[in-house]
Amino acid sequence: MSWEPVFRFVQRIPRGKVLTYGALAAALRLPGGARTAGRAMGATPSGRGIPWHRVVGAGGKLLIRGPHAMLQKKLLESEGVELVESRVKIDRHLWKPAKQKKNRQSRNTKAPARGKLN
DNA sequence: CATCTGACGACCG
DNA sequence: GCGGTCGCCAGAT
Repeated sequence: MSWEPVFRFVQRIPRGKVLTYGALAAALRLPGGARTAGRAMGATPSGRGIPWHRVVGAGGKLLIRGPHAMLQKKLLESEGVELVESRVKIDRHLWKPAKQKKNRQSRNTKAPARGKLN
């Protein structure tokens, strides 16, 4: 299984926002659902700048155990994400991804031209 | 090859 | 709100 699409997706998560495994799985249509998303994150290679810490469990619960748990918390806080114990205020930081099926960038046919914005 | 486990989630009590 | 159970898929033993 190549988690490439998953990694790409996670990299799209803006700073200060978070996503749940379920949402991730749903957005990418991962077979098996959230579990598969979790597996993908577990396979997250280091050195790719993948913000794996922005992926949390349903309800914003931090499911990561071990030494990385603290790390995730720290990283999230440093990004401005509000945390409550082992839980993030997902209601305030939930990121809504755009429906991206595979990887298709919409080409900008027209230029904005008008610089007379407000 | 058979089993177990796991960075999950929805449900139930 | 918390803990236990089941379903799901893939990798590890």
